[in-house]
Amino acid sequence: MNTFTELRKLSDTRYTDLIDEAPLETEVRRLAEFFRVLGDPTRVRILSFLAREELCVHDLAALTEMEQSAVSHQLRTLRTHRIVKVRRSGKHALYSLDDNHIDQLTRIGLEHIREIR
Amino acid sequence: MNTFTELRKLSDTRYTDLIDEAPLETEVRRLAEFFRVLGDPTRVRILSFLAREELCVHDLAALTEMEQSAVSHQLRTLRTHRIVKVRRSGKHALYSLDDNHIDQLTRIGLEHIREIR
DNA sequence: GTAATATATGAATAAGTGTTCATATAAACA
DNA sequence: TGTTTATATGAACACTTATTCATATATTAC
Repeated sequence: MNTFTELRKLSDTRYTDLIDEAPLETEVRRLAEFFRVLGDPTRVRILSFLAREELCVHDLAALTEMEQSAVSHQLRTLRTHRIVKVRRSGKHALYSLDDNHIDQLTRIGLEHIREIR
Repeated sequence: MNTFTELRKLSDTRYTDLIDEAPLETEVRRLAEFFRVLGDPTRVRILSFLAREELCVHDLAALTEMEQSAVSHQLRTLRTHRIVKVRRSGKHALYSLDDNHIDQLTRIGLEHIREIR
């Protein structure tokens, strides 16, 4: 680990400014965790279907061609991070996007990956 | 694995519509990979500093309190995904954000995590 | 040339994660 | 009641990944 006494390149005031302006460590961790949840192909596929319409676990398993258990595990992760929400209807658990940010993020993300290649 | 012959819940036409409208598998993978790269606390911290100004590896190591080697490894990952760019100036490698999308994504991501708790 | 500084990188390792399997819970229906 | 269908979940395993250590490359200064 470095110590802040070795800081030489920038002026001391610039360093302290950058450190003061830096986001809180808890926010950094939560933001990274949020992006990490979006950073899995299975979850992206699930979200792309849910962006179209509310779907139950069985339908999502069929559409993504994954086992029910795997889809359920991933839905829990998405639920925990308030990316999808669920409502019960009889035997079914109907999932949908919980957050309007997800669409925006997906669109901007797609712009990026389309630009770089 | 499920097969599409078991699909029962939705009408057949709705299923095929959803599948037809689904993003290509290559795009899903690349989008997930992109978000995964953003999904690490060290990389988020690096990006938050680079959002303020161009910085060399040594400064980033000092500011993030990480070893030079660790920062360099992470910068390579960010470079590979065209999230940061680098220019050489003497002995120094000066890094900056390569993409204006990153700021947007960070802002929307922060909105999300601030809303949910 | 040598020394010092800045950055990059391969290998090893420890920690994290997605999927599968088996099983549990819950609701609907006979 | 028992049976079927839908979903959830703990444990195990295979795979991935972030960091460290050692070292290599590169530029500047002497």
